[in-house]
Amino acid sequence: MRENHNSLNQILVKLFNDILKIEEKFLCRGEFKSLTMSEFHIIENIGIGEGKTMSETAKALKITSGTLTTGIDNLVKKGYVFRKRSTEDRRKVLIKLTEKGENAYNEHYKFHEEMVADTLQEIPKDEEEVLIRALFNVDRYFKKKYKL
Amino acid sequence: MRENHNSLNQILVKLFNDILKIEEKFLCRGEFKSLTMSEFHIIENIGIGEGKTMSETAKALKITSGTLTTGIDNLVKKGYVFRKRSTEDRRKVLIKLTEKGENAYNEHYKFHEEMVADTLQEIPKDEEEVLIRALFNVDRYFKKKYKL
DNA sequence: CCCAATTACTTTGATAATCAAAGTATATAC
DNA sequence: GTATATACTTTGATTATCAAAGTAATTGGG
Repeated sequence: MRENHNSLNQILVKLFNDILKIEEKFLCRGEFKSLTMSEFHIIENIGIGEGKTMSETAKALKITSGTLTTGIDNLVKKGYVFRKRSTEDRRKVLIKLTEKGENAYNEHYKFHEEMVADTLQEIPKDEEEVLIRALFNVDRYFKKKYKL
Repeated sequence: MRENHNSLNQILVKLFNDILKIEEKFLCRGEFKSLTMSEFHIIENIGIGEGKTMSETAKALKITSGTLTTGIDNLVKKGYVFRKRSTEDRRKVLIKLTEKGENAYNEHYKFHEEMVADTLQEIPKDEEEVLIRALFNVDRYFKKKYKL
């Protein structure tokens, strides 16, 4: 029992750092070298589709709207995002991916998908289901306990 | 199959962001409010015991030694760490936790332990083993594939 | 033994991410 | 119609980070 706790603790810490570094290393290069991880994060969060407001997006990313403003400023400069005032409520700003932005989104998505596909290949089929169920439990529990 | 990949993808992204924010929110307060997450990370990595060198620690944290130097500067100022030249090789600097540093280390450790304990409580015993094995596989695979 | 190359660390100069608080414009409510 | 609330941006500050240059100690030929 205690044994398991220690293992899980250690492996989680390791996996965490490793995944962060992998993403950074393999994503921010090639076509999208000019993008930082935070910017990829913002792009991932805006997603394909109808456009989100600033506050919605800031809340989802758990950053202040001031921080998001400068992030979006840069992404607009770099041509990945555009702003558009909402017509129904002119205080609101809708942000939306340009075509270039959608390409970056897809790249990010593909990277994750490959990482997951490669990884699942390594573990037996029956463990796969358990892993996914366990992770969902973990997340549900976190949300409840820490009121995210 | 494809279904599983998508689920795992989404849940991993969510878990990641959530855990990062939880740590930040719950750790950097109270007695250790003056510590940032990066500083907690450094402390975690130095650990209890005989003292690590700068380069060892920088490598483990996957940051440059310049970055670590400023990190340690701050931790020394705040009283969590002290430096000591190695006597056998006077180029080397050994860093070691002060008593205050060890308290912070234990706090961090306890936080992780509780998080894991709480979480494992939520999943059935037989899934627990599978989860841990799966995560070890994932990490092993990452190291191989991405040459960490 | 000495000097060239290597290693270990620090410093410097630059950039990015972040926050809190103040500022601006629009909407809502009484 | 004004006061309050909401949505966003700006400002000023701090922290984390890197690459490259600098300093000091060690090591390995000759």
